Amino acid sequence: MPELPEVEVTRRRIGPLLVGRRIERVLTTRPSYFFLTPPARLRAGLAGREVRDLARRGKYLVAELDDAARLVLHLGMTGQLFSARATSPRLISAGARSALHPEEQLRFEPDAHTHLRLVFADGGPEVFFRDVRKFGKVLLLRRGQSHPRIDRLGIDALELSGEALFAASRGRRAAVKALLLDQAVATGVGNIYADEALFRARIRPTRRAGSLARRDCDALAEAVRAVLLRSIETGGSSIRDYVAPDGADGAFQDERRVYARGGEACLVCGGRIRRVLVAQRGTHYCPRCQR
DNA sequence: ATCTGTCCCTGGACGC
DNA sequence: TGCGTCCAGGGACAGA
Repeated sequence: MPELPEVEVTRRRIGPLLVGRRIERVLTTRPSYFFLTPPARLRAGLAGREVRDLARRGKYLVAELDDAARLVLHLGMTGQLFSARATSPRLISAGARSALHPEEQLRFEPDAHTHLRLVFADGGPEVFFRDVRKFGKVLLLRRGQSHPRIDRLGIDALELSGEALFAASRGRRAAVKALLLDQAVATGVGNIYADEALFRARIRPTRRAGSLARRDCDALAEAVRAVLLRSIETGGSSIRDYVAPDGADGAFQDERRVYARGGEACLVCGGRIRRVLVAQRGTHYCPRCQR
């Protein structure tokens, strides 16, 4: 599931395929939950526009257009933003893949889950946004227009400080993991990196946020930044659906210490990793290392 | 203001 | 082999 590192890796690699190119036309699927801006308005608003810049805000990508409108994308759980030249079995659902000859199983063809298809005036490679579960979002903001989803976001998780975390945690009786997942506190951390950061900081995810000492917050903020940076370096986590825009897998899943390792041995103490629910999310920790 | 539970969606894993 | 059931979860929202 794309969190800050996956979105940042996507930004870096899809940037060259967007910035400086003029969109000629846009193909979409039917109106759905996925489109915060209705598809017809999206198609009309994007046709003829040139992309000037591609930025990231937490887990959102923000493409600046030549008319000062902004195209905002969120990859949700299963979103994939990629080049027409990308090849990866992750871009094809298993059912469809099984019907293909082996040599065709890497080649992507737009399917019912390909909600956005950008065709460029230069005739070069198209860009696709595919999202099987439609938890992703597409939003076109006119010049100067804002949106509560964006306005609500806290500071970027790469800039999270112990001081800020400590301040945000005061009076909070909910679990510290819920605090990390709260995008109004810091934006970009999701389920994988919350668990990984808490493990590295040796803090139990279920602990009440308000009980953290300042030094705990310093350690946790440091762990959040470190784990995100390390994941960006390795190309993100390809656990289920995530692929980079060129179809490449990330490698951070091989450096996970707790996420989706319930029942397995802790890499530090050998104890058994436990899986519980916190804030309705699967949560993984080592009962011995994280007190 | 904060917190919890529910909902959106669909493929894949698993059990019989 | 094939069907049914459950699970994954980002984030908005309603209600406590």
